[in-house]
Amino acid sequence: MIDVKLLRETPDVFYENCRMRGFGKDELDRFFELDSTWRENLKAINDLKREKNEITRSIASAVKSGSSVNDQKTRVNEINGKIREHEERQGNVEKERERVLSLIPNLIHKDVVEGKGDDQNRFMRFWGNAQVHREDQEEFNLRTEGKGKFTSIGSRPISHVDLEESLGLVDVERAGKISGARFFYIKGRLMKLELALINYAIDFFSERAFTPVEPPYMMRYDPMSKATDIETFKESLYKIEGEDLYLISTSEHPIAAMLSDEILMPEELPIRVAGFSPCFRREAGAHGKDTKGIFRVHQFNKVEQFIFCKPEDSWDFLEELINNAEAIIQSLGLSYRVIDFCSGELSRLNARKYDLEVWFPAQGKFREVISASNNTDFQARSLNIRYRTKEGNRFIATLNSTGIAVQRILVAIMENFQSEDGKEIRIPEALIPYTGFDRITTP
RNA sequence: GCGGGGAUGGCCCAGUGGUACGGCGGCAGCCUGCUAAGCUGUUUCUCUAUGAGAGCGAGGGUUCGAAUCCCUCUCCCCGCGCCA
Repeated sequence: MIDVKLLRETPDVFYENCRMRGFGKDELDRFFELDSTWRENLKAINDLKREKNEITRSIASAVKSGSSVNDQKTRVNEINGKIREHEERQGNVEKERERVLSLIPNLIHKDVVEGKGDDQNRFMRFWGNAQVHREDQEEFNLRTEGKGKFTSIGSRPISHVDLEESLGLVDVERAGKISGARFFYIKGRLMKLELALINYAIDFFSERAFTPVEPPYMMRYDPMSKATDIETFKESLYKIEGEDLYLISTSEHPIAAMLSDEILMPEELPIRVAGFSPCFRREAGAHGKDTKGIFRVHQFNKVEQFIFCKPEDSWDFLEELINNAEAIIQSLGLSYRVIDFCSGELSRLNARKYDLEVWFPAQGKFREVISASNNTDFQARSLNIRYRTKEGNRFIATLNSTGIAVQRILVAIMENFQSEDGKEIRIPEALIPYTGFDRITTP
């Protein structure tokens, strides 16, 4: 949620912000209209309540001295009727005002490039030495602005979809039989590799001052709606029938909501959390995309970085998050590029977002594996997470970033670490202490 | 699932129908020959702000008036049952 006082004081800033994001100005117009009605009504209600309180107090003393209070009681009943009328109207106005307010997006950082569509996301840097098939070189150079280092390969690696089947590592067919499309059984050494990856990531972030946390996998409507936005509700979330519970689509949400309605001491900040959980996503808007294999699925595991901090520190922590993300991907030996999202591609909550995209040589594409966002005080305001300052209580800032999106990294390893004959997959050096084996071979 | 007890400001705690007591902590100031002690004030949210309104787990109800009485819900504690 945005700051209403700031919105009233500097409406132009918010109109410009909406324009840059490609949002309409209807919500802003509507908000100002509703807000002035709301404030007028509030004044009327408060005036009536003041009168009521005065009379009520006079009744209290009259009762003590034994004098009659019938007239005052009648008057209060009249006032109560008026208050009820006003409050009924105010209730409707307030509900609509809150709804419209929740649609107004966060203010973006001044360095975010104006644009719409992912073509206008800004390329920042490349790391690694990618295996690039001859036919993909144009795509590779375009996506790295010619700054990407690569080794040309003559034949394209086997797609993870075929490889996981031929090596007997994933069974999507039987998963389809019992759960439907976009589910999977992960088997054998790939399953052990998955656990290794999770343990590795938890250790990696623990060493960087993150506290590992496993959150609840289900949340109620109220905290969920405060931790995320309406788009996530529509497109991502599974609801539990007959209960006020939703399966989480990322550990970001229960971790953010963990400190809701709390006031923190400044010395407690920053709080770094490494969340681990399965993530459940309906993928409602993704028909036809990545329909095979385990790249885009309804259920996957993820280690997440989350930081609660003072607002003035949040931009430094966004860099920390992307640095950590790069360090862990580098340690796995995967080539990637980092991009800075343009204004039109940011979610309502984001003030700025970086994505890390790994090169997938079989697909011949960079694909998103990590997304690091600064939500400034937007999410914390909805969740009511504050910290104490000399000037009073202020909202903190929240940031989140993928640590390891486990299934996607498994796909990246399968595409980047397979032998030429497609009969085995090497295990990245850093993971061998966790797997206890150095390759996955034909069954 | 059943029975009993509970939820009060950042924290602890009092309060059985008349508008929230006290302590701790934080902040500001005063005093003091100075890492201490003492004294005073302050401490949440909202509004068109020298003022007013709201706020005692959440939402309803009764009443001129509710932290207090009634109903529904959530969570915590104790006991019983069930259980990986």
